[in-house]
Amino acid sequence: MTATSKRDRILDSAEALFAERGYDGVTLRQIASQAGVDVALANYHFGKKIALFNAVFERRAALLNESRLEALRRVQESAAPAGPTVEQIIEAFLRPLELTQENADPGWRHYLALIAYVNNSTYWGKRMMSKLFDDLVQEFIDALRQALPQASDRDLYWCYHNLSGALTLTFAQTERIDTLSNGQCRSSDFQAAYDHMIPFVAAGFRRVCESTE
Amino acid sequence: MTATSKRDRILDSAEALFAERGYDGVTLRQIASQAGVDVALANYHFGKKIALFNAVFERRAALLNESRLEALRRVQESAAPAGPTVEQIIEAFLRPLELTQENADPGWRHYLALIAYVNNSTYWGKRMMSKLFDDLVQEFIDALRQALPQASDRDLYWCYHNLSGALTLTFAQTERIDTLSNGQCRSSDFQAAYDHMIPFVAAGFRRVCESTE
DNA sequence: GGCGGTTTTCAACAAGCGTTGAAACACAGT
DNA sequence: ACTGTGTTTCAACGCTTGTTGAAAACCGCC
Repeated sequence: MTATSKRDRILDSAEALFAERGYDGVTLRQIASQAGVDVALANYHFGKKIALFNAVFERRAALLNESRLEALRRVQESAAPAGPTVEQIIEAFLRPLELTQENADPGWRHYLALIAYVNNSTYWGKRMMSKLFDDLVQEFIDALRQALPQASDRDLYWCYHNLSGALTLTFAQTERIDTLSNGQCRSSDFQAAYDHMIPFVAAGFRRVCESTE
Repeated sequence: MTATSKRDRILDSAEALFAERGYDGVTLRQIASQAGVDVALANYHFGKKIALFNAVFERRAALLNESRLEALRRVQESAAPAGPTVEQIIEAFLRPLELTQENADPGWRHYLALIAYVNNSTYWGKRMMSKLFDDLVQEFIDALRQALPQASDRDLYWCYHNLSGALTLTFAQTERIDTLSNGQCRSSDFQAAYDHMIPFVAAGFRRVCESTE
């Protein structure tokens, strides 16, 4: 069920707590306590608190990037020699994150909330997002540029900004949509979120980047 | 230039610092120091730290809600007896926030970043968003429901979720789009953000909520 | 069954935190 | 000039924080 090694248990607890309360909202003692270890053990394995934060953030990044890139390659091959459609590209950007469904390993859900926390913050975003995710994002924007040959770069990037915002709020799982919709939508339901986000975002890209006027 | 009363200077400093580093990332001593007052003064005016946070968050909420609601009423009247279009409703939701342009009072920019911080966090969002903003949001969703008579509530709320996400990331002003686009887009340029967001989001609503299949 | 290296805990440190009560100040009305 | 009231500072409190060095426990290996 939970990880056996104490080192991993520290990472798991830190992931969950940092995602919920942010870097400064969590103490090493809380993390250690939830992991069932002494507070000094975090220091032994990771050094300073900030290094633990980085370790948590980096742990799942490569795997996430790989599965997204693989999904992109797959639609690119299936559409060859033409390029994939906007819908296919957005789908490849989002669907790999569906592994993180409600029943599955909660670690991934905490991790996505942590990405939301970092991406939505100027302070943390500048320090941590680019290094790990820029290459992948540019790859997807390249694909979109090909699918929308009339688009200016400026339009393309602003559209990506809108996509990134919608996705970030989904990652955050704030349950705000649950309240607003009186329970008709649940922010834990990633599949429903993506089902609505893909046509929504694809239509937005087309409208902004295909108009000839 | 800056507020004269020490009480207001505390609010301004707290607003700027909370927006950048979050509630737990800021100490009362930092706030007092930036405001040029003694640390005990914050306690005299606002009580506990959390009460100061609430005071900052509530200070501009009413004004923001009023100007958004006024913009909605205006397009509703101009379109009577029919309802306004999706584009007009989204426009009324976003444009009032353009007061906060680059040259103007930086306080509003900090405040929007603070809204982004709160809205993107489960912990803070649950405590602070609904009370201040739910009535207004429901009013806009009602208007959208009228403009999109075929839409199910579920689709409508998921579309609003996407709008809210794009807007939240804009509020955050993370400068991530600046980096990705190599300076072609600037997250401080709210007008450009809204110019792209309005058609993008309107097209998304239409695609998801107008399709008859 | 003692040895060497890794892992884990223990105990304590200095620094910084939010908060508070009392003292000092500002300044109106009389 | 004095008083009363609302501001502001001063000085300190008890507590928690991240971090550390040394001791203890664990464990495969000879």
